Amino acid sequence: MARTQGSHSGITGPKIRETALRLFAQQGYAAVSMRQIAKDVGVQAGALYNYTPDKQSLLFSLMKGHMAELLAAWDAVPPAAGAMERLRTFTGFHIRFHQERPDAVFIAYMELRNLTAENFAVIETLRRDYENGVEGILKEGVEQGVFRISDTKIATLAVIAMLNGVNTWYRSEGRLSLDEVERVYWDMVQKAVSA
Amino acid sequence: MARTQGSHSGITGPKIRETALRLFAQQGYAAVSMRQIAKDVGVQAGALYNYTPDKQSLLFSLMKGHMAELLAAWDAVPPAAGAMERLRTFTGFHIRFHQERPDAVFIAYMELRNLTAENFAVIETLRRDYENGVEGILKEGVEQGVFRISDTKIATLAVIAMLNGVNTWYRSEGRLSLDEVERVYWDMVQKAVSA
DNA sequence: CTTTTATCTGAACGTTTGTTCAGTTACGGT
DNA sequence: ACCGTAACTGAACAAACGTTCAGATAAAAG
Repeated sequence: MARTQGSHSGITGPKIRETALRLFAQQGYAAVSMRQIAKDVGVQAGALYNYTPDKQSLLFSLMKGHMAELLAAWDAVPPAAGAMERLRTFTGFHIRFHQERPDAVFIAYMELRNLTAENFAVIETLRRDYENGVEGILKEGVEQGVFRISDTKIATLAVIAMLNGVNTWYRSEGRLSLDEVERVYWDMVQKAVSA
Repeated sequence: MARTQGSHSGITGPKIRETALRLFAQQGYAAVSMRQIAKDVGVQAGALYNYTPDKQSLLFSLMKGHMAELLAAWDAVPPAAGAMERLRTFTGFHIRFHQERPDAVFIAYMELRNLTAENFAVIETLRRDYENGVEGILKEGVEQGVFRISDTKIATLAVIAMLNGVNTWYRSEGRLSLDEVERVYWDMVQKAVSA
């Protein structure tokens, strides 16, 4: 056999990325074989190499894509007036964006050690960009006197870490709606940074 | 060759556990081979099986040991008077305990998916015990009127997630001392849960 | 000193790994 | 209807995987 019916790079390509994302998140990069990805896609292992030069590039591409999406999405959010409202907007944005992509988030935070040094540096820069955006809000709030924060860098990381925690337990069919989650977290974030 | 000079289970045993802990944390369970652990210990791969029935048991033993240590250490801390002071004590304890064992913490939170279902259940119960201890403090504070929390379960997870974040960036030779870190985080935790 | 036992080696096992590639077939354009 | 090429198969490769075990040697016990 050879080329299969209905085969099309516009279909197989995304399918490979989706499958790899899901499996990497579930089992971890190192624990997933190329053959397993291929099997889930419905193709032989060799076919994967029409879409990625190797396994490492596949991981890197997924992570980079996620970070780029994250930054672009946050860029697209119209900035509210005042640091307090900007932070509230960010809190909601972060919770919702991450809740929609649990697998990508998981990978972006857990598979950094499986990147080559070169690829790691790229992802790290993108993450730093995101963090800097948040720190900008906090700094602005401190200058305006609406926030009281002893160290904006740490506060940035603390806020993000707290919000990331949502992904470890939130399930859409669970006890709380996303609106409620957002409200509860905003209450805590707001108080944590306020004067 | 066979038994080597100076060989002793009291030395090799702990050495294997330390090495496995470090390598699992650095590269991930699936990415570390038994041969790599053995090489770092200075022994042949077969020798490892005098100390663990298999690789999975080694991981489980490390995780269970860590969780048991964590619970015992927190149990040993004398409970302060009042929910506010108890929470402050917890914040300091959690930051310091985890800072002293970055590798074990990393594994306990990242390698859960590599446990068999049976082993996973055990670790999950231990973690739940720890979380329940924190939630107890928060509930008490709410009853006493010193805390205002809309959902103590979520607040528990949020506080722990925030504190766990320290491990992702803290380095002992860094900008801030551990005392400063503790102070900064306590400020945020305290405000986040206060009325 | 002799015997027993704990500890480790070194080779071997069957599987699985990432990756390559010649060959084959379906699709897209003309 | 035909052709060029994009897409895929199936087999193959060397290397690495977890695990087992008979045999060898150092340590501990008598």
